[in-house]
Amino acid sequence: MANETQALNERAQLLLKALVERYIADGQPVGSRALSKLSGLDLSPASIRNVMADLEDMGFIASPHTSAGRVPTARGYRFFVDTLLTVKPLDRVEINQLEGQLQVENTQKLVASASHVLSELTRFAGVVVTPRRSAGFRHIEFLKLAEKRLLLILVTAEGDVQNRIIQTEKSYSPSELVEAANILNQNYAGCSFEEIRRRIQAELRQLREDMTRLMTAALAAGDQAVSESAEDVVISGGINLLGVDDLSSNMNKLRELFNLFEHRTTLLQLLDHSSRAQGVQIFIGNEAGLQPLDECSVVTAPYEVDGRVVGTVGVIGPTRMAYERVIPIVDITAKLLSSALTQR
Amino acid sequence: MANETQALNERAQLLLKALVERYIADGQPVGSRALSKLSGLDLSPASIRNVMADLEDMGFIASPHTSAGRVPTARGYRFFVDTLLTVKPLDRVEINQLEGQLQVENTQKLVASASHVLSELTRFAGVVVTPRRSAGFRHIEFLKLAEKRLLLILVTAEGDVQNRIIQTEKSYSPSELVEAANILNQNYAGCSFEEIRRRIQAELRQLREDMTRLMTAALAAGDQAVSESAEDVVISGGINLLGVDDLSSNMNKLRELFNLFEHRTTLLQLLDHSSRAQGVQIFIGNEAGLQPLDECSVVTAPYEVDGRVVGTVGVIGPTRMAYERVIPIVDITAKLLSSALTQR
DNA sequence: ATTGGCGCTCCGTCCCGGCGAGTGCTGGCG
DNA sequence: CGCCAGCACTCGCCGGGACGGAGCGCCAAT
Repeated sequence: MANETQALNERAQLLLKALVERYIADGQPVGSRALSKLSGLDLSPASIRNVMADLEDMGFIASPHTSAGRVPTARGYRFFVDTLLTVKPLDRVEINQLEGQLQVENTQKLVASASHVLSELTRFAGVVVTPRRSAGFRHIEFLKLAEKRLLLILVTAEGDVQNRIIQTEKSYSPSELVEAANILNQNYAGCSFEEIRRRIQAELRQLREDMTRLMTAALAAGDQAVSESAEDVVISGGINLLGVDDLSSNMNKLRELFNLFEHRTTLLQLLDHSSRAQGVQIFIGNEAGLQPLDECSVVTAPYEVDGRVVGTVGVIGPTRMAYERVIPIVDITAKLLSSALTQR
Repeated sequence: MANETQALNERAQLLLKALVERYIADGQPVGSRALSKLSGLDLSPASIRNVMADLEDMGFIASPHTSAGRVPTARGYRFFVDTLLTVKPLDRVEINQLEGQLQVENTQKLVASASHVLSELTRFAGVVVTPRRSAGFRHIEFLKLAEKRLLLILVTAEGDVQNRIIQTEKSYSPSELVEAANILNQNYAGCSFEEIRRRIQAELRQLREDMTRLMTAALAAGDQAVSESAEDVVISGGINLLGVDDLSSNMNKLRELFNLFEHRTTLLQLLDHSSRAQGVQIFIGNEAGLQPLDECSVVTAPYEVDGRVVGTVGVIGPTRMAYERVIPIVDITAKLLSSALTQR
C-alpha cells in the first residue's frame, strides 16, 4: 500500500497522461468522471478516484480545493514531459515557413527575428541570447566626422559591425587614420584586445606618440563596444503573456514576471546555464529557481556556430503549455539559427 | 442662464483647476464637499454643486455614476492644460542627471537611452521616433567574409552605421573591393541612391561589367538597409503601464494598447504628424484619433539636428497624468537629444 | 479489484439589505 | 440676486445567507 512511492503502474501512467493532456487543453481541473471517459480505459469514476488519490499522494497531481478536480503539479508535468510525452516533429512546410521568417541581413536582425518567430509561433514570450563573440576583431576602420571626432567602425570575428564615436585630443588627417587602421588590421586582426594592448606597447615604439595614442583610444573604445554588447537577451512578445489566462489573473505575478524581463542579467544566468546541456531543455515552475517563474515553464535549446555553442534560444510560457508543440519549435529554431550563423 | 456655453468665469475656472489637480493626485472622483475645502474659495458645498452642474453641462467634467463625485472629461483636461496649468521647469540638477543618463556612444544607443529615460522619469511609456536620415551615404566599405559573400558597411550622412551581407555571383579580390569602394566614395558620397543609380549607368561605361554589377548590388543593398531602418519608433517601459491602476483595471483596453505598440506604423503616423508643430504637443484621449488610446494622453516634442526637425520624442500614459511634470520632461529630453545629435 | 451509492465539502452565483458618499432641489436669508 | 442649510434620493460597495453544482472519500456490495 505504501511502497508504490516510486513505481507507477501502467494504468496510473495512462491516467496521468490523459489528465495532463486534458488539463493543458482546457485549463479546468479534471474530475474523475471526465477522466473515465477520456482515458480509453473502461473504468468507472470511482476506480479512477482511487488511482487519483495515489497520484496525489505521490505528488504528481493536486486539487486546488476540496472538491475541484485535479491539476498537475510541477512534478506531474516533469514526469509527463520526461516519459509520457510524444512530440510530433514539425513537417517540412512548417519548417520552411519558419525559415522564411528569419531575416538574415545581419546578426542583430537574425537574432531579433528568431526571437520574434518563437513568440509568434508559440504565442508566448520568445527569448534569444545573443551570440557570444570571440574577443578579437576582424577589421577596423576610422572615419573622420569632425575636427576632433572620429567614428570607429569595428567588424567582429563573427562578421557583425559595432560602431562608436571617439573624441580625440588632436585632429588627425585622413591619411593618418588610414595608416593607423592598416597597422591594426595587418598586425593584430584576430587577437584579443587585451593581447593587443600588451603587444602594442612593446612593438610600436618606433611610431610617433600621437599615433600610439590614437590606437590605444581606438582599442579601448573597441573593447568597450564589444564587451558591452557582449551577451544580451532579446525578448519578444512578452505581451502575449497578457493573453494567457493562467497568468493574467494574477496581476502581481505578471508584474514580477515583467520585472524579471527587465533585469536581463538574471534571465541571462538561467539561459546561459542551460547552454551547457545539449538539445532541448525544460525548466518547469520553480525548477528554474526564480520565484517570478514559479507558474511558468522555460523551454530552451542551445545554438551553435561551427559546432561551438554560442547562445541559447527559448520560450517562456505558463507551465500549462502545449509542450509537444513548443519543444519542436524551439528545437528547430535553434537549428535554423545555427545554420544561418554558420554560413558567415 | 444658457449663454455661458463658452464663457467660464473665474470661479468656475478655479474650481475646475482644483478638481483636476485633486483628481490627478488621487484618482478618486471629487465631490463638492472635498472641493469646497480644497479650492481656497470660501464657498459651501452646495454652492460648489451649482458650479459643478454648470461645468458638467459644458462638458468639462462628468460623473461616473449618479452619486459619485465628478471626474474631468477629455475636454476638461484640454482646458486645464491649455489655460490653467502652470508648469514648473526642471531645475538644473535634474537636467544634469537626465543628461547623464543619455548614452552618446552612437545613434542607436542615444535613441534607446532617451526612450528609456523618458519612461524612467515619468513611469509611463517612453517613445522616440528614430531620426530621419537623408538619402545618401557618407562612406561605404566592402569586406570579404567568404568566397562569394561580402559585408557591406555603410555610414550614413548622419554618422551612423548600417551593415548588410551581400551574396555575389563571382568572387572579387580585396583590391577590386577597395577600388569599387573608392569610386563610390569619391564620386557619389552625399548623393541619393536613386540619383547614383541613374548616373552610374551613364558615367561608368568604361568600367568592367563585373565592377558595375558589384556596385549596383551594393547600392541596392545599401538603399534597402537605409530605407528599411528608415523611421521606426522605439518604445520603452510599456510595462510601466501595467502598474497604472487607471489602465490595468481594463484588461482588454490594456491589450489593445499593447497591440498598438506592436503595430509601429500606426503610432508612427501619429508621432510624425506631431513633428510638424513645434514645441510640446499634447493629445488627450480620443484627440489622437486612435481608439486604443482613448484613455491615454500622448505628450510629444520634436527634436532636431542642425535646426531641422528629424524626429519626435514622447510619453504615453493615462489621461490622468501629472502634466506639469511630464511636459517639461519631454521638452528637455527633446532638447538634450537635439544637442547630442547636433554635435556629430 | 471494481463499482454504485451516499454524504460531505467547497466554490460560484445570486439576492438582499445596510451603509456611505454625493447629488439635485427647494426654500429661506442677507 | 447670490449663497447656503437641509432633505430626499440615487447609486455603488460590501457582507451575509441561500442555493445549485461539481467532485471527492468512504463503504458496502458484487
